[in-house]
Amino acid sequence: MVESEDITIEELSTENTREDVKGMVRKLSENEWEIPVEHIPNMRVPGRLFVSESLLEGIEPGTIDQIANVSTLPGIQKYSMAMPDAHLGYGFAIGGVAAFDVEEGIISPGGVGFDINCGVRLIRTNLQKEEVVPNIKRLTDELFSNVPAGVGSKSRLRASDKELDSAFLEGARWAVEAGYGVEADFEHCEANGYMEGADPSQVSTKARNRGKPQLGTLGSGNHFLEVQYVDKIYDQEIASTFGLQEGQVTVMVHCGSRGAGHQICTDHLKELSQAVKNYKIEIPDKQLACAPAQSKEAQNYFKAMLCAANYAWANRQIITHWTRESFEKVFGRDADDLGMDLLYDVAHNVAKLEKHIVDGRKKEVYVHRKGATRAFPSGHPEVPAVYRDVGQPVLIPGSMGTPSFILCGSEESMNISFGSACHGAGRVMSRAHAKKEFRGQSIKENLEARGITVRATHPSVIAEEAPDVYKSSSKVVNVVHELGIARKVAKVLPLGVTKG
DNA sequence: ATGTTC
Repeated sequence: MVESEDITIEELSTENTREDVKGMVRKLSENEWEIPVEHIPNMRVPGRLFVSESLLEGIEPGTIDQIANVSTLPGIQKYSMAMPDAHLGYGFAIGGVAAFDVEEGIISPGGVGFDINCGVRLIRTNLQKEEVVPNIKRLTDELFSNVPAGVGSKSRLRASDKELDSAFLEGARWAVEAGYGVEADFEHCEANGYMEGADPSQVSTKARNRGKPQLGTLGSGNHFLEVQYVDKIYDQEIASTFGLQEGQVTVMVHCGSRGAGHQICTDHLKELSQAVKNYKIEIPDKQLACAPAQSKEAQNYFKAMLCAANYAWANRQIITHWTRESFEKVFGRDADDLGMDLLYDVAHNVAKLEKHIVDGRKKEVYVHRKGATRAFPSGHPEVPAVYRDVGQPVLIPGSMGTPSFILCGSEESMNISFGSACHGAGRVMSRAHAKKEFRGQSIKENLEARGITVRATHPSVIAEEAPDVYKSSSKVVNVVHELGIARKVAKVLPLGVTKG
């Protein structure tokens, strides 16, 4: 068992050996591994890891322990899961999915993560690669100057308290009404770009003060704004429904709720660390702080989490608007003429109340997805009408200089993963290690030699995000494709990327 | 991920 309090993630990951991990799991199929209930005391259900044998070798033993730890929480359904990109996180593994009964279960901030509603959106264009390549440096510069990036970066938008409340309550819908986009944008977001039930009175002044100047900023770390082109189509029919074809230029935005979400998570973790004692819930790791789903403490967290989720959707919407303006300036045509429609926007760090079939019966569960993307199949009422015949788009970002993937939610997701798929390529090297190993300037030169323009706030950002510090996104995506959770539709490659 | 250790 891992008691991860006071232990840094890097310390845990140094214990990694492949033999340790193989001894902890039992093979169920090519891509499914069980962590038996004997792994640690008090597991209520087994753990299940969706991973290929080759990716299993890169999973830290601590990640297996974290999956097992989650299975001890009250009301957990079926099994505690992790996707092929799983790695160590705060309490719950990143790549983790867990569903808890609406009455008997719990809600836990650790199951959502600090960057609440970190997510990805993809904007189509009708430009071809050949039209963009000659302009890529100017375009990337324009995007870098129009969309503030970096730790603590401040937005060009000076949000008032009233506007912040609107972002908390109405997410992307508010941003569109405020002039940052068109109606079709929020209609092409998961949950229409905002979830009901947010309550700004559950957001501290500190979280508000951090969030206000950052509404409309990219942030840092693995977040990015990237100009790409479609390199390969795997499924012609679904690609056509998604409006994608080979050679077409797309734009991907990967970011979240910035300091607001981080502070909301921090604030409510404090409350829930007390609550877990008051309700006498036994947890194997203090980072699994939680409360009964219907308790005041859990619901207060959930209402604040919804504010951060909506803020993140508003944030990505505002960035989309400035992205369109940047293209308009460089190409001298308006965004509508450039065909800059939003394909879709997905959340990969959020908890949601959903209906799922468990043991043959439909029931309501709080599905926690932390570094996992919803992947609802065709016919699901929550999939936008334009995609309902094929399934929802599942957007999987790569790391800097590596491919990203567009998939389509598929039937097996509802049978085996509570409607979830992976979210990207997990790190294999710490930021500190990466900074020692790589020099930003030479990574940048290598990328430019491959035709990829990079603009970052500092060379160290490029070193920390070097392509080699991440797992292969292709291998991760192949696992969910083979399992039938989400089907591969297209691969996109980077042309220009901005990073904080 | 994060005013990268309130």
